[in-house]
Amino acid sequence: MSGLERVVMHIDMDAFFASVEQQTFPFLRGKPIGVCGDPEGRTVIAAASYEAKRRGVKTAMTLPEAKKLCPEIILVSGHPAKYVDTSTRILAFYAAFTDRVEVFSIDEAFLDVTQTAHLFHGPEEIARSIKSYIKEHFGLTCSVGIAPNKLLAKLCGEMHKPDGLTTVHPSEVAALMETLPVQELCGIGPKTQEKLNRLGIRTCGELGRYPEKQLNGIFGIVGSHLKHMGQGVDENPVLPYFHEPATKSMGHSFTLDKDTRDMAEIQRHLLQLSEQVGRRLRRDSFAGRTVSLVLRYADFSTFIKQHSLKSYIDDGLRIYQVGIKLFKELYQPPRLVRLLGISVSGLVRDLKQTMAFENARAGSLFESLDAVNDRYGEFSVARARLQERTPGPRVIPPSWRPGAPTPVTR
DNA sequence: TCTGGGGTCCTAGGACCC
DNA sequence: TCTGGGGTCCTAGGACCC
Repeated sequence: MSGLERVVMHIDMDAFFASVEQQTFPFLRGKPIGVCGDPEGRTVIAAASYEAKRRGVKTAMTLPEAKKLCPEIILVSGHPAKYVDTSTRILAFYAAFTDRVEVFSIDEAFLDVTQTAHLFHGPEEIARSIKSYIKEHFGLTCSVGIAPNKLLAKLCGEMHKPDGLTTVHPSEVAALMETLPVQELCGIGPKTQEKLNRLGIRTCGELGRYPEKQLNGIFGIVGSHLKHMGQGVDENPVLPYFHEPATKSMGHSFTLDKDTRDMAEIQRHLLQLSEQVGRRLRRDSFAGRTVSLVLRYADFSTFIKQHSLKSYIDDGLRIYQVGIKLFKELYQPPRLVRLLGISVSGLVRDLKQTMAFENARAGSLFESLDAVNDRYGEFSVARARLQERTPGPRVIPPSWRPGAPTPVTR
């Protein structure tokens, strides 16, 4: 390779939500815990402590499954604001080492230290400083991977968890990839793994040697990308937040506590979801013109129907009107509904003054309502039909970015 | 007590316009 | 009367990530 090798670091907090809870509540330390939404509701494990992981409990596992594997697991309802606060303070520390910090999720970040590592006695020293800072100030551990690109940094960071520090030098890449199973790479999920396996490709070495034309014939333009991944090649730059691509959609969905075909209940949920989406759009000065409705039946079959408008909207009621119309077109009575979702895409920003914006005059009313809700809590002021609501905290969205307001609760 | 919630990207077919 | 092709938008569905 050229002399322009990059040095990329991936930092991943260990069992983040669970570790934060254990730090906040000392009686949880050393015990198997699972952070979830409402422990009484139909949720899944959002994060498991290492004590629970050792018993086989994994992220996205259902609560009954987790309890079966680990009957003494302590289920903790998440505290999103606390995770946001902790994450924000940790991220701020990274800026001491480079301005190239990419926030990958609330508990993961990439740092490009190519230009700055020499100022701090090398990348490993940076990693050790970060680890001891996080340990000292938050009582938390993280695992760090250092490699020539993001793909490999993320990969090697996973190799020694928790509290790991792993470096892969450019000269070691080929040997590492040779025997590495393809599904270990970020971006190769179960479906792609199965397709590759059917082609006789099990390791990255095999993937990297496979004829590109044949991969492209099966995977389209993703084929070339896959071949590169197999070779450990990844040219994607570390993108600081101010270079991040703009938000493309915003939405919320909700699994009902009990499957239903009651139209009044369905309308109520759709209105609440629409209001939440509208409020979030306005909070970030977005408006959108495509509304999507998600409908999941009791048998888990899921359908999406969308409709594009001529003008941009950010008003919950307008979103609801389109959403309920889509629902009625899509719904097959008397099937039982399990989940409802509403999202708005085709987003533009700061459209308030333009003619294309449908709701210019209602703007000041929303500003007043939003201000009240910001101050006194979500839905302090809301439409009368939303007085009957399902309470309970929600777990943080992985799409969270620093600077974003406190996550939505319901 | 079977299977959360919030996103992005890609594909593919049809409509429509030039 | 018939023959195209390219580009863009819209919609539905699927794969993947944390």
